Amino acid sequence: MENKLPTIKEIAKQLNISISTVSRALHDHPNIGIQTRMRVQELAKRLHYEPNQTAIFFQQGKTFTIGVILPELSEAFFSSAISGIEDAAQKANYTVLMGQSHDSADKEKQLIDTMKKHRVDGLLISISKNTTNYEHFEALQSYNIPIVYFDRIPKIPNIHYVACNMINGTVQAINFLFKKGHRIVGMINGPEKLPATKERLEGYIQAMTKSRLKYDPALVLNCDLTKESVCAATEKLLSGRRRPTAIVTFNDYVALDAVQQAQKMKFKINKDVCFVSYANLPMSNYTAFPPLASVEQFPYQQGQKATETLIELLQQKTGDEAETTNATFYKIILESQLVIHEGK
Amino acid sequence: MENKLPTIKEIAKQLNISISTVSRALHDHPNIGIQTRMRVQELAKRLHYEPNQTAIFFQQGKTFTIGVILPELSEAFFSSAISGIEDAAQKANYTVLMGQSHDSADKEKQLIDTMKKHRVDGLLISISKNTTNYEHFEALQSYNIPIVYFDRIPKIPNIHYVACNMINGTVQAINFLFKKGHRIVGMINGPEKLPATKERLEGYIQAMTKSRLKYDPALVLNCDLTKESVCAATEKLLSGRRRPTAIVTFNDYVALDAVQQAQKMKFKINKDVCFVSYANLPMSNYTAFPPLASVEQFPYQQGQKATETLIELLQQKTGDEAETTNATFYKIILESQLVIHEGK
DNA sequence: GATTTTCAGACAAACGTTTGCATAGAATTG
DNA sequence: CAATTCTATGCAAACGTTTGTCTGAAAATC
Repeated sequence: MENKLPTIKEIAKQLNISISTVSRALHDHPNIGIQTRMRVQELAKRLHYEPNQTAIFFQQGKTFTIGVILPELSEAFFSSAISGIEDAAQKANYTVLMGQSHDSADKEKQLIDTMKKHRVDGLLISISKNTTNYEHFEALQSYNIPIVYFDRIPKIPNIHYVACNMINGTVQAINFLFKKGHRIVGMINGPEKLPATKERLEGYIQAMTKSRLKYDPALVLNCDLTKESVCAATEKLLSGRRRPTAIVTFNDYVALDAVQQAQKMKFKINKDVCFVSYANLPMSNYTAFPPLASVEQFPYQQGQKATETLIELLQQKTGDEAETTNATFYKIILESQLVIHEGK
Repeated sequence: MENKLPTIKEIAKQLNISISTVSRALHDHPNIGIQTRMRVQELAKRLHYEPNQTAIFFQQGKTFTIGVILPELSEAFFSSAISGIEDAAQKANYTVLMGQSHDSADKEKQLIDTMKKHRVDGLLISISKNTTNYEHFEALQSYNIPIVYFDRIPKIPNIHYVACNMINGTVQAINFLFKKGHRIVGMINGPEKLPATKERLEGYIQAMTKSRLKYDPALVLNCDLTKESVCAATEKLLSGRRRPTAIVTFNDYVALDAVQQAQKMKFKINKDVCFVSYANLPMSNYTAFPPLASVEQFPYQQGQKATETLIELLQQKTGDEAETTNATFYKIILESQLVIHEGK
């Protein structure tokens, strides 16, 4: 009892007209007379006809699907971002094929393969923190599959990307601390190679020099975001010669671990030492000592913008076939913004 | 300069053999002589040939894609679940098309449509909390697209599902409280229609009767999981005639809000009143007053199991065409488990 | 050596849709 | 009324792959 789905062919046969007429009638092609058009559309409805998308994908050489590769959905940043992506994609009638790299370069490569196989029209990627080799990304270019990177951007020339400028936010954060009287401000930064890390550092330095304080490299430590390395960094900062009274951490998760470590060292949070961070997680409202302020990076908007950009690229592509000279690259920067929590 | 991707046809032409031979050679079909097979495979490699999956999907009437519809990725439960799904899918060479309903029944319906259009082979669904009408799900049955529900299961007969039995966990949770001396235990339960809510209630009643305590309905309140309703319920419980010294909450998020409300009412947490909940979120480690214990629901495993079940169904389908009498429905229940936090 | 079996490969249909081109008849024009 | 333009429709190719059936030749059988 294989309840075969009705096809355009079936409709044609029942109405004794040609396949092409049916196809055109369903697309409201002006060449088709109003009456046949109606007859077709009615029968289609009656049979619950639905076009076979796989056939269309195949025929058109497009899947109206965009692939998304990101490190880790359980991080609030990315789950927000994917919502922005989904929403923007849906608006343009695209579908999303998603995969998590779990910060493994291998998994990432594998995902790219899968996506390529599935013939996604384009890709949105936030690279894993362990990716050092960018060949597999570049290979895609030759397949003519456009990529828009977001948030975690690889260091390769001539790419499209959407990111959030952390410099300003960092300056804001540090100025905020200055205003509250802090003079020695430490920083627990991220993995050295991440651009995000460099930006935070740059913001830090800018803020320092603007305030005519000297930049003391001993006050800025890197960590690899694991709990151990965060604790180590915290310990080192708080037992150093110049003990900071405030610390800027790479993100809210880092802040949480740093706070715990500081407590373990018998420091009173918000008294002996304060924390400011990045991300602005909703859960911060519930933690024992949320950071006094947090730099918002607008993940939803980043996802949205990246998707819109990609779709624009896709539409461009179908437009000017020959004009491959179209070598402009989108570099979209959103501004971060400090959000102050301490009011409550 | 349209760098046309090479096709099987191209290979055939260059080697002066037929298309079918190439196809078979690439699949290591025994009918093809070893030498031609090699020649084909070598040329394929040299040209960087990759089969056009869209053509294959179309030709085979299968996409090797499974759709996943879930309420909200930003909930830790679901982001874990999707990881389990992804991993299990990948193992069987399936791809995942995901969409969030954001707990909207409309969005859910829309997603089902998209998935249907994309001809996913099967679906994994955790229904939105606002879904009351199950027609669109049932419609899929007639399209012969199998569905496996997980965690949030609709109340319709004859479905496949994977869920976690909350009854046992609830009993464990309440016994745990009894052992600690609590005699009046309240409960802030979820939305009335959710099966999950009913299970928790049943566990509550079972534990009560087993301990020869009377079940007092005034001690069990429902909420719709919004902050306001949680606070209202907490207030009512804590200012009721029989004031509980311990409260079991629907999940960790509810616990967080309830704790805040209790504090606002000047109760000392863990002294005047304790909390126990469900989910076992990692972030609980960082909150001011994490629940003393939490019932783990194994989201990753649920996702994994659901996916495996779906894939089994899919493989079955291709097997016994005629045997539609195969009316066995998978009802897979994982056991929940109480995890005690207070050690630390 | 004649017959059968095996082997290696070719042919062609099928999957469902879109779309450029052709065409028969109707309507319009002069 | 003949010539032209429109209108409504049909025909057939194309997209890339898989797969059932066919065939010619070589190998094995008796």
